[in-house]
Amino acid sequence: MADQLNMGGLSLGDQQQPSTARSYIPPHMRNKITTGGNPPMNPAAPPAAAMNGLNNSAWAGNNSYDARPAPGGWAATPDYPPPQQQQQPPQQQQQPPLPPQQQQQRQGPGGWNNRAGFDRNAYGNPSAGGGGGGGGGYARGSGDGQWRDGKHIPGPSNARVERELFGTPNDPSKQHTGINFEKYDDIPVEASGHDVPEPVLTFSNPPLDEHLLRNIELAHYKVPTPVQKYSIPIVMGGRDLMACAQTGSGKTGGFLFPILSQAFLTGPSPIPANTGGGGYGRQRKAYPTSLILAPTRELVSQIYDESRKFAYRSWVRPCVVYGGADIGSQLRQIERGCDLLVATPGRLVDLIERGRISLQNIKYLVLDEADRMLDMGFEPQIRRIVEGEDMPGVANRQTLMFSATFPRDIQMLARDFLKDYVFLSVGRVGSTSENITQKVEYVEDVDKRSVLLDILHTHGSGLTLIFVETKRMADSLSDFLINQNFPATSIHGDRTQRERERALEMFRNGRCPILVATAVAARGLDIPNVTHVVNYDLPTDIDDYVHRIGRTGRAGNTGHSTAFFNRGNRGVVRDLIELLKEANQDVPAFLETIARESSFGGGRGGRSGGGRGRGQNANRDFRKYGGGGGGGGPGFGGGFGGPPQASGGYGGGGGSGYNGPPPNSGYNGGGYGGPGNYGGGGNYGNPGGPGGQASWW
DNA sequence: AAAAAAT
Repeated sequence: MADQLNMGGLSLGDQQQPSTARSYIPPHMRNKITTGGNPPMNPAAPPAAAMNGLNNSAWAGNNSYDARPAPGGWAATPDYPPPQQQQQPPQQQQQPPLPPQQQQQRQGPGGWNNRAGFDRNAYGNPSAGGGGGGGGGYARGSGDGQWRDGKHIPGPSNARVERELFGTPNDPSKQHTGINFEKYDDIPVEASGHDVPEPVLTFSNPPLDEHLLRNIELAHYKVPTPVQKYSIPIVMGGRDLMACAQTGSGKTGGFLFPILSQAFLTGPSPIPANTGGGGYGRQRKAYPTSLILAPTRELVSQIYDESRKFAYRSWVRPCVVYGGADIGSQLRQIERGCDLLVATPGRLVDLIERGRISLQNIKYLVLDEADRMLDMGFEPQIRRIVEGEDMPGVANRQTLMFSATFPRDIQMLARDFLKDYVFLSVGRVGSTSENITQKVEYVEDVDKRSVLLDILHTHGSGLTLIFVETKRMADSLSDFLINQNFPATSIHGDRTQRERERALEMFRNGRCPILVATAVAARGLDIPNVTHVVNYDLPTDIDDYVHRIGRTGRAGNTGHSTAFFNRGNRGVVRDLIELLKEANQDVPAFLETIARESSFGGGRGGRSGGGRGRGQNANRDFRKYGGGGGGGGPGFGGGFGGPPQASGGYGGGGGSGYNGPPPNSGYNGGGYGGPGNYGGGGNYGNPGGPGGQASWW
């Protein structure tokens, strides 16, 4: 194990001092651990571990997955209804707008092996055979290949679908991230766990399936990102994965590639025979084999878009479900075949309750942005989905968790949902790569509007994304901008799903190049050509800031960000300074001044002693560094008074192990040395004298 | 404090 970790200069953790326990690797350590530093591997000779995984995946012993589908399962059954009969009741009639891809999917009949037949013939007899049958030309986009006689038979190419999925050179809205990967090589990745497979360096066969490689090529992805380099062999090797990574690091591909590749290689699972529902020849339940959960509708929609690209022409049919959209059309979509399901938790629970989705066949479970899902209160739903329904247990599925941070509740989730996982820690993207020019201006609240107008007037082409803190502010600011004749729109949680999608689309395609957004758009959304991010209101959490500015400068392009800062934001001043320095940005003098004001006395001195003990800063493998951790020094905050304006609290106490597990969690046995999350005993300690509350606004 | 999410 240690050998694995230390190979190729990938020397990790053991040497790392507590003070470096942060989400990213400090510059001086980087060349030690960047993937770029690994010894080149022969692409034609993939690592043994990865290869091994092919024959040795979690289901290798499971005939139902590994071998041919049972007769009457997915094998060729030529007696599928002719296309005319498959046709759904005219689906085009007034449905709510969906992401464009789904609109495509609605395009009714069409010749090739239309899986619309599924809901007519009991699901267990999906009749993959046949094909042919003119009608032709209708785009379904992906999932129109077949699995027959134990072989994957990709569907025909379709130029129109290809344009829709993969874009054309002069349609920037489709040109996706991941084109230029030079930047990605700077992203440090740290892998730990036992028997971590060697990373792959290229997209190649083996280990990846040829058909997937074709789709990857169509999508213009050239080289795996650092996350992908690791996740591909890890997942294909049948291992569970806990990855601290953010969108933009290529994590979507990180799980889609290996999952789809395996699916293409091994074919569908037979529908469980014993499930009820059927019996009347009309099995309407879907049995997806992969489930991907993500926190927001936009995010699942985006993941679905990606999955359609890589499932193009394959037997795998991706589906997406989320709230706020017409459930009827989603049900119909599912009925037509659902192998890979991307969902928000609430809607999925709904569909399970309705008996329309069974999780019995799940082989791959992905939790994306897991920390965010917990923040949003999804834990009950997630636990219900994973533990309270018919999903196979931990041992009989493969589970991948992605999370920007690794606080204790996520660790608990990992403990419950994952088995013997590989832990992957991926550095920040936005801040460490210096392709975003970050500016911080001192702007009092009352001046924000006019300063914003100045910026918009002087800022040239490209899309501008403006973040505000409240939904009301999003509305009022976008109204204001529109009144000032700026083509603006807004997105926030109180707008209808329709409005949200429309706003996003208008922004994407440049008809509304100014988008005012709340936190709903802060993470994960991948919009090409955002040239400027304005933090009209700074977030209270520096990680949110990182995510926000990460909406620009993507895929190796350069971007700009401007933050409006005033004393109301002093809560993040230290983290902000730290971040700016880290990214080689100018640090305005007023920031230092305010930082000094706030640190004197109570302040957040605790941090300087204890280090950043919270949030993603703990994104290291706690199985290794686990318990206790034993105070990182006294920290000179806390306690004694301080000037009235100093925010108190965050008392000293320092240290405390990085969110070690609870005392009886069985990991390393160590207690967690104090309420880990907020650094040591201090724990928002006593208000520092008259300064009182540790207020952050 | 605010935001997100099933109806």
